[in-house]
Amino acid sequence: MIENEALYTIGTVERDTGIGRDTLRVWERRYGFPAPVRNEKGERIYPARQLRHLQRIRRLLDQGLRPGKVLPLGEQALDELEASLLADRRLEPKPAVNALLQAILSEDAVRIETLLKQQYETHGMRNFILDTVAPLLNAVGEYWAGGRLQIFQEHFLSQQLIRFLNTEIDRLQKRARRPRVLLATLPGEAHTLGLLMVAGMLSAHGVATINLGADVPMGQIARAVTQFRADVVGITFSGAYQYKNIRPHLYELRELLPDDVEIWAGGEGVRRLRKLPPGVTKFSTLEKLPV
Amino acid sequence: MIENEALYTIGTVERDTGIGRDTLRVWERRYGFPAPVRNEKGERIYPARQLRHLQRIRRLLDQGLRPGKVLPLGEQALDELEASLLADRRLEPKPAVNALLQAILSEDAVRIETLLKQQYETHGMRNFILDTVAPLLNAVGEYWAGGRLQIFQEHFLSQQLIRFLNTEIDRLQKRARRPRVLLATLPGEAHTLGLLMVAGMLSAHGVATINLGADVPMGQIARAVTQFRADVVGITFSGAYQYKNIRPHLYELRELLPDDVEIWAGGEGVRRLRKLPPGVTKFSTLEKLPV
DNA sequence: AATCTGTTTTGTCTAGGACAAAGTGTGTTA
DNA sequence: TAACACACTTTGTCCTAGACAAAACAGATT
Repeated sequence: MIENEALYTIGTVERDTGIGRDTLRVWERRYGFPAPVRNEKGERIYPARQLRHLQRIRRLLDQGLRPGKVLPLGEQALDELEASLLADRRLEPKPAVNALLQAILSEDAVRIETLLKQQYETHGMRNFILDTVAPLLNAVGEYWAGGRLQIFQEHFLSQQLIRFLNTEIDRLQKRARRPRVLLATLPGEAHTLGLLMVAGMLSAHGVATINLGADVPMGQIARAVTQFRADVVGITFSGAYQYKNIRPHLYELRELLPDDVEIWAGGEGVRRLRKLPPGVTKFSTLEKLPV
Repeated sequence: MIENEALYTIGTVERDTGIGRDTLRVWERRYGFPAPVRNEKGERIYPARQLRHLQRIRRLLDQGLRPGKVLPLGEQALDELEASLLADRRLEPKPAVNALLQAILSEDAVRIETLLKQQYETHGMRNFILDTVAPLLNAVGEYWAGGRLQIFQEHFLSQQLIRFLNTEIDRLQKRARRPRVLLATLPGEAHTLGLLMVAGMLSAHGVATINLGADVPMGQIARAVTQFRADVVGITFSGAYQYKNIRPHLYELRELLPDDVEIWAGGEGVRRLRKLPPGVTKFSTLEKLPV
């Protein structure tokens, strides 16, 4: 039987795992993993198996584990670790969320749409986001971490949600007023869903939002604030955001903005964060949105 | 007077310009630009001025110019070069596009919304995208390259368009049929707007689309194709996509997919591309979408 | 105008070392 | 018990200068 497994260069692995080249090399030196083979040119070539292993590791690091603990582990040990982590916070999600999960697993676009609409219409935007969307995304995250869900399924759900939320926000924004909140994520943070959820919550409260989307350089945020005369800047950090950068970035942004403009920082990424720059409010749970 | 200009590390510059670290260093060695200062630790520190210059250069490279020609140029020479390039294809955009440009420049969200709706309702989705959205995005790109538009204004427009298109696609998709087209961009390509435009066009023709959004690893695209039983995979490459990667990536994808699944490649990035892998169709202009 | 050739340009990858910032752990004080 | 200060460990990012294959170009030929 011919071993026809796909092979990847370090650049490809960086792209597909989100782990930097330098980091990949230094891990190899320190922990002995990854252990790529070499091509004729002497370059690292990663077999698909190691790429998948790295993706699992990435997931665990995003959950707060440290490289030193995780990298020396083999596949079996990783299985056990994942299992023990899952066991910790296993609580059955609500029926509505479960139904949606099933619809995602069977890639049933129509059913997802129907269920979302149903939840939205019976509970209103605020509770729809708090009780359905947020728990659903958590559940999806856990399923993904446990390898029970493919990345494309997550992407698919994201797009469905983006479409749905945008459609409804569009409607709500028509009668929105002050304060005016400018929403964005910083460079390196591509997750727009958190932003949309915040936009939805605020819209439900009649607050006007201006969404700049993902990956906005700080200087541009500062300019936008003065141009739009925004009262608040809302920034979200997903769990995937390099944790170590969050605090310094918030400081940097705080310095760039006028003192009378508030900063609200939210998302999974800021959950662990203790000390914040003065003038920065954190909302780790959506419920605590300081409207 | 204290020089209080913003300073950037090589990692930040990489993120904000899309030019790799190694490339930045090798340019410095070969062309003498960029010429960052060093901090106490000996690390490269790029002043804001050079970052802006790099962004302009990036923009020119995306238009097909070569590094060797562009990098030795100073700011003035770059001005002239940009002017001469603009002169070539300067044709006054249509009034509707101009009106939208003005609305963007004055950050008037309500007016943008009104104008979009108006164009959409009088011309239908197909012509709306071809005659309004696409030219508008081109014009915005040129304005940005000429420094007459801020990045945040571009972001702002993108979000408005995303919201608008999603809302309308939502409506059209309800009576969509086969063929079923799976839409995505590859890792490293964050621009979802091209994808949405294609989705809009296809929806107008009654074609069912499944949008996976940006940054989807190829293996996941392959899985999604079988799960969704898609007939076609549509991939878009923006001008920002590393040009040299497009062809090999298309080959890679072609190998991963079943032979009876077509690949449609589109977006600014594929415009320059001549030879394509067999079984890959290119649509450089949206009009030529092979429905 | 398309295809084939040789030449130049260009981006990515290599090595092992260095260091500051974030995270962890321990002891002390309110 | 909780908050704080300190020393210790872990970790990611950056450095150097050289190498090389693939892409892009220029020129000749069909």
